[in-house]
Amino acid sequence: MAVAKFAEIKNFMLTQIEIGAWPEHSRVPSENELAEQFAVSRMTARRALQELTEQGILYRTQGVGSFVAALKSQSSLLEIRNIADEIHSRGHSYRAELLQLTELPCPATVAAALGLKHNERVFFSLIVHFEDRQPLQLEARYVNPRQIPDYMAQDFSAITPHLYLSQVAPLTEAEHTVEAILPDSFTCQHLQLKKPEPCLRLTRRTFSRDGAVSLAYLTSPGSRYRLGGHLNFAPAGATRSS
Amino acid sequence: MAVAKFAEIKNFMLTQIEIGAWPEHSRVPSENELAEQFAVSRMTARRALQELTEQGILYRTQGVGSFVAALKSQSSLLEIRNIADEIHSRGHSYRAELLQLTELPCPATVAAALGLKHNERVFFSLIVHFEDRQPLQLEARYVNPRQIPDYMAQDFSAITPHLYLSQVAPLTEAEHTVEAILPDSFTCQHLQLKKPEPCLRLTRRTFSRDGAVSLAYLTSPGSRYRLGGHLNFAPAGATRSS
DNA sequence: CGATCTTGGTTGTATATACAAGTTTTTGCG
DNA sequence: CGCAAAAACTTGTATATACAACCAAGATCG
Repeated sequence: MAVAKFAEIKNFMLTQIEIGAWPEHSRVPSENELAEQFAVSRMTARRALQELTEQGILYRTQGVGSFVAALKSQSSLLEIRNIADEIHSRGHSYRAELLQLTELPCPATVAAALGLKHNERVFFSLIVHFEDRQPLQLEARYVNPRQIPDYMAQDFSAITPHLYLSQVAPLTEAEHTVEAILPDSFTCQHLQLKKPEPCLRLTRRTFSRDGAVSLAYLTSPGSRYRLGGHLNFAPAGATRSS
Repeated sequence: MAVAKFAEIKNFMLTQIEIGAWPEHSRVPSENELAEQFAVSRMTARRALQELTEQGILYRTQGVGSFVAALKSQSSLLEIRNIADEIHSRGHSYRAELLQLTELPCPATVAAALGLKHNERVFFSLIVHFEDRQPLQLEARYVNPRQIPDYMAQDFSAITPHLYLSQVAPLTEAEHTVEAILPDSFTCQHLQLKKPEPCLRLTRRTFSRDGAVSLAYLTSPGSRYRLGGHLNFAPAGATRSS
């Protein structure tokens, strides 16, 4: 079997959701309906529904039906994740727009964070990450030129800074702060916000073996983005499907 | 059926793993063996193995068998921290104000998160945490009465709900989301915000061995609070004897 | 001896069936 | 009309069966 049948059903349903044919909280076909449409047994149709439910794409209620869950962008705080992967894994298209890539004299706060001298040259990139056609995150990043001398030569429409950096200088450590802020007009403009709305700002400082590599400010509208995390303290609890 | 059979098998296997009878990377019984031992069909035994695999507790290889996975390392980012300790560690004074402690009919979203029925009774507490004289966080918490029947009898000016819960029902798992929101007027009032300002809202769902224990919404003004975290990618094998 | 084939065990996919449990709609009776 | 009972439909659990894909080890043959 080239591709499993239940996977085909899943793909079909994901497509319907992505193109908006099945909006949030709308009902999706029942197990029996899917079984008939795809000429499979109910158990196979069920498996597709089941797995989509486990992935958080659907929710189901016994006796009522299956429905499209509200999906809001979500990333894990616990792993340093590439925003491009994150968007792709939701089945959406990713695009980056490079606004600036320059060398700057280092502001004092950045100098302290990266272990540079005040006004020493530092690399700076400014990028907007798009999910489909909507800007999801504004990334302002300072990079330590002592550690990453070739940073300016990269094509950041093809590779995200984070991915490039982690290839060149393997991460050993990272530090985060999460804040809720009201964005300035410059940020609003690039996130295409007509009015300032609360935004999450993730400040991330990454370290390689030889010290601080980069300092990034990642700003996302609160209405489009949230951070998620998961901690396991033990083999997870038993029955949580019931 | 009081408890589903596949769940019983899962519990049995979890216990074996927890007590160390089945060490990491050791082989666990095959589908057929489990089916025979528990006098169920192979499909039912399979489901137990399947779900444990999805939870990352087992890994399976076609043609070979099923094995106990290595327990995940956990990072300290977003560690579950007691806000009272956090404030004390900054050298400030902590105080809590209990606004509500009631029993409510369960809203749909809460029911889904805690595995309760819609409109079933659920415990609810509403607390403001103060740092010195300034309100730092509004905590709205729903608690599963099936697991924590004595929740209503506690004195939450003396002990935080989180601390009490972790004593009564040891955490096995936690789930977080962080959002930037604009608080409603009710929240503004209790946080003593004259104008709405961006707030961080941490939604935290905690699990014990028997399922979801509580769902908490922790709202803090962006100007007064931020979340910090630290990740280490250093060579493993260090101290992880927790 | 060594390479190949066979065989038995294991997981993966799929089907048809049955009944339980929950919800909504329809029916029918007082 | 109002209300209760019944029917219809949904998801949830469980079984028995079949075959495919894969792997390891033993058997066979050159």
